[in-house]
This record gives sequence, structure tokens and C-alpha cells, in this order.
Amino acid sequence: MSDPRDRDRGHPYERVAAVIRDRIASGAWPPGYRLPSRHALAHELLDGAGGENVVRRAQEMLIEEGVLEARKGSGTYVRAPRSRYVLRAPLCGLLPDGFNGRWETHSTPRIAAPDPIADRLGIETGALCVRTEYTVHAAGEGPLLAVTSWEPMELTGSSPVVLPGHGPLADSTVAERMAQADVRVIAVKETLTPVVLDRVQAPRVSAPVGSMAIVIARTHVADDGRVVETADLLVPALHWELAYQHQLASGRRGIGGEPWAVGDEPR
Amino acid sequence: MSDPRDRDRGHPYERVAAVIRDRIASGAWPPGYRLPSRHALAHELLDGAGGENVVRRAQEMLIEEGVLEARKGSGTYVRAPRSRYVLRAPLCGLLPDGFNGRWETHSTPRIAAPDPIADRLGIETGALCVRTEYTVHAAGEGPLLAVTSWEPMELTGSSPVVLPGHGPLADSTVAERMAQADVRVIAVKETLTPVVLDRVQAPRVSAPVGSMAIVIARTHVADDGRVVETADLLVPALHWELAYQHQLASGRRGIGGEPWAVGDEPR
DNA sequence: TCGAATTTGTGCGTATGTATC
DNA sequence: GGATACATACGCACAAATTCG
Repeated sequence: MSDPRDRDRGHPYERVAAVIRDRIASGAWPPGYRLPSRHALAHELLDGAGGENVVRRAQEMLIEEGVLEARKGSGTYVRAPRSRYVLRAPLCGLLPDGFNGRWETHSTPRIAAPDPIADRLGIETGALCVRTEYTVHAAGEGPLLAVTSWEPMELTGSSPVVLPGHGPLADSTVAERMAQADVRVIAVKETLTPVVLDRVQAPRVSAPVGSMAIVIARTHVADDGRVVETADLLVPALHWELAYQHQLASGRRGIGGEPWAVGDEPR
Repeated sequence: MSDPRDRDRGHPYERVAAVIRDRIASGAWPPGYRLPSRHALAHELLDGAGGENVVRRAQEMLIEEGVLEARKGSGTYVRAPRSRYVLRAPLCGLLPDGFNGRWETHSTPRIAAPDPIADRLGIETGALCVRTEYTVHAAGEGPLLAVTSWEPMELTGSSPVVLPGHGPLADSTVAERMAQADVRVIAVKETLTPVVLDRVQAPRVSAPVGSMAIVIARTHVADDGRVVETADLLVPALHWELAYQHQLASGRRGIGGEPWAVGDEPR
């Protein structure tokens, strides 16, 4: 391993990564550039056969850092520096004027509530609900955010006008739609979980497999305690910076009516 | 690869994983049990030499699922099912009675603000600040949460009583300490990023390297617009479920004074 | 349109580093 | 300090996806 000839510190793959980083930094390999194949790079940088896995390891490092991007069967590319959008939570269905993008509603089948969803909605497993798939697109780009929402059929189905994604209230918030059914939404609860995107999730948010995201499990609660909607928001770190802001009531030892808490476990 | 003799579907490592899973499910390998070494398992399950990496691959799968836990130099163990605590955000320094644990303050050196921190605090790079390292421990356990906090020296240093982790206000919130210096904290802003724990971060929160966490970049803002504190909270998904709750003012198209927003990028 | 060449992804083997007991 | 066990680096074969003639 530590060959006496080898004066260079560290492992071979680290030196290869450094070379690639330099070429990108110098502008020789601009954003969008397709790198030579592993075979060619191994031959050039290590001038010997076989060492392709060293190049691969170096590329994996840079891919994880967000510098490179590999497309299977096509090649490895220098990634264009993408600035992230700011997502102010809670996100309940509105896109302000400042954002050049749109919501897309994909499907709204009536289905039997699967177990974890029924649990979150506070209804019986198998009870009917409406599942809606939304995505957020920025102008001309692929989907950047994916939302899967469930609403109990007994609420939403009672009046066609409150169906998500349809009619005059298509672009309204959950609370606004529910108000049409005389349901007053008083709180939004969110539970956040970090995830690594698998090959099913990744294309739904235009992010590479293995990159990171936060799943927001959101519920809308009405004044009578019923849960009127629950949703999973898939927020890829590649595209979004998740921001929360809390106002502090002076003189109180809490925020927003709830004391700060580190409580015991839920289930 | 697909040996004609091999009737079993899938790859060898998947079959090994299935065997391990079965033994755990059957109770033959209870929580805390130390598995046979990879060498022994490879010999038993694949009755041939060399195939240790097949066992390793299977174990990696189960480790990622949270079923196993590897301790370097010691062995691979069946993980005891751990329930997660609920962390209600924003977390500003209080531990309620319900939580059987404690804060620990580790160090409070005066240092020159590094670049990204100076940026967050709105002070010049190199200006003095106080850095404080906290951890949260549950009774008898290792650290479950790690906080690194920075406060500008010009605020904190002016009065010894407001130094974090010391004096009568050691267990107070940032806002309470700042009130002693006649600084009114009016808002808390948080930015969330999912991360994969590296070998430096992982031991700070008693989580395995490669497991996931959320970093909360928090800032306390005073009524004159100054940032009086900023902190990075390392919240491992293994131990915590991050929960946010927002009250909805009826009739308003927003929450907490800020409209929901998907805005453009920051930097 | 279709198949062959190219390129990345995966599974697995060997050698060696390093932490623990 | 020696034995044991996991972690890492790297090599090869092949599968899968893409591209192009």
C-alpha cells in the first residue's frame, strides 16, 4: 500500500479526486462537461491498466459532494451549480408571486386507507379516503417537490367543491377548502424525518438516487380534534432549504402557545 | 454468477440476510446478542472459504434497516429496539419534567468567528465570540443530541451573568439570559438540512456512522434586528422524532404572521 | 429499428488498516 | 502485546442503461 516510491500523501483515489477537482476549478472542465470514461481516466491519470475502480471511488466522493453527477449508461458530468430555493414551512398549498413555478395535480383516486395513513387520520383501516399526488415545478424544470396527501372521504367526498385539485378552489389551501365544508382547521402538525432517496423517490423530485431529503409528515387538525388531512412532503436537499420561523412572545417561557419540550416517545 | 445449481432466487447476500433476519425474528438471536464473526458465518452459511464479503453485504443491509449494529474491533450485535423521543421545535434550552435527562455543557472558549458563523451572526469575520458545546443525555445513556452555539462577544462578554452554561442562569433559555443584558429576543429562525453522520459527528450523538440526522441551523434575533445567537443542533433520526406545530389564525391566509411561501434562493 | 459498442452500477474476492478485548 | 473482528482500498466480472451507427 504505502509504496516507498509513492511520495504523495494519502490514497490514490484521493489524488485522482484532487486532479478532477482542480480541472473543474480551473474551468478546463466546465459545468455540463462530460468526463472521459473511467477507462480513459484510469489510463491517463494512473497510466496503467486495471485501476478503474480508483477513478470510480474518486468520482463517488465528488458525486456525494455534489460536484459530479453520474448518468448510467451515458457518462459522468460536471454538475451545474444549482442554487437552492427557500421553502418556508409549513407549506399548505400556496405559491407566492415571487416563485416562478406551479403546482401539478397528478391523480386523485378514492382508495381504502392503508394502515399507517388510517392511523394518522384517526379513522379505521380500510375506510375510504382521497389520495392526491401533487408536484411543484419551477419554470421549465422537472418536479422539485412531491406531495402525497390523504383526506378522509367522509369529509372531502361530501361536497364536490372541496375535492383537492378541482373546481374553483383548486389552488386554495387545505384550510380554505375545508372552510367550505364548515370545518375549521386550527392547527398544522409536522414530523420531520431525514431519508436517503431510493430509485423510486429520486425521479419524483429530480434528484439523484442516494442523495438526501427530508420527509415532512403533515397533518391538518380541525377545532373538533379531527384530522382533516395528512400528507407526506418529499423535500430534496438538493433543491430546497427548509426554513422555519417562530415569533417569541415577550415575557413568556414558550413559543406559539406550546412550551419547548423534549418529551417521551410516541408509539 | 447464476449457477444452474442455485435454485434460490436473488443474490447470495440476500439469502444470508434472510437467514439472519429469521434467526432474530425467531428469538434465537435476541437483542444484544453478538453474531458469529463474518468468517464463521461465511463458513456456516456458504460452507466455503472466501465469501466473507457476502456476509458483510448482508449485514450492511440489516444495519441500514436498524436491525443490526456493528462495533469495530468487537463484533456485530442485534440491536435492542429503541423508541425515539419526540423533540418539539424550536428547542431553546429547556428540558421539561417529563424528560429524564440533562444538559451538559462541555466548553465555552472565546474564539474568532469563522467565516460562515460570522455570516450568520452578522458580525465581521474574526470578531470574537463565545462558542459553547452542549449535549443532551437521557438517564444513563450517551449523548443523544449535540448543540454547538455561538454568541457575539460584545453581547455575552459584557456581563458575566449571561455567559451560557454558567451562573444562576445556566439552565435558562437564550432569551432569558439575553433579557438580563436588556436585549429582547423576538424571533427564532431555523434552517434544516439532512445529513449522513460521519465518523466525527456519529459519536457525538451515539449513532452509527452513516446513519441519518437533521442539522438545525438556528438563530435568535433581537428586536433591533441583531442576531444574538446562532447554533447548529445535530438531531440523529435514530433517537429523535422532530415535531413542529403551528396554530392557524382563522380567516387569515397565513400562519404566525408570515405567509406560507416558496421563495427564491438566498445567497 | 435494432443491435453493438460504450459507460456506469453491482456483486464479490483479496489484502491490509485499525480498533477492541 | 497478541488475537480477533470490523473497516477500507482496490481488483475483476458482469449486469443494466444509454447512445449511435
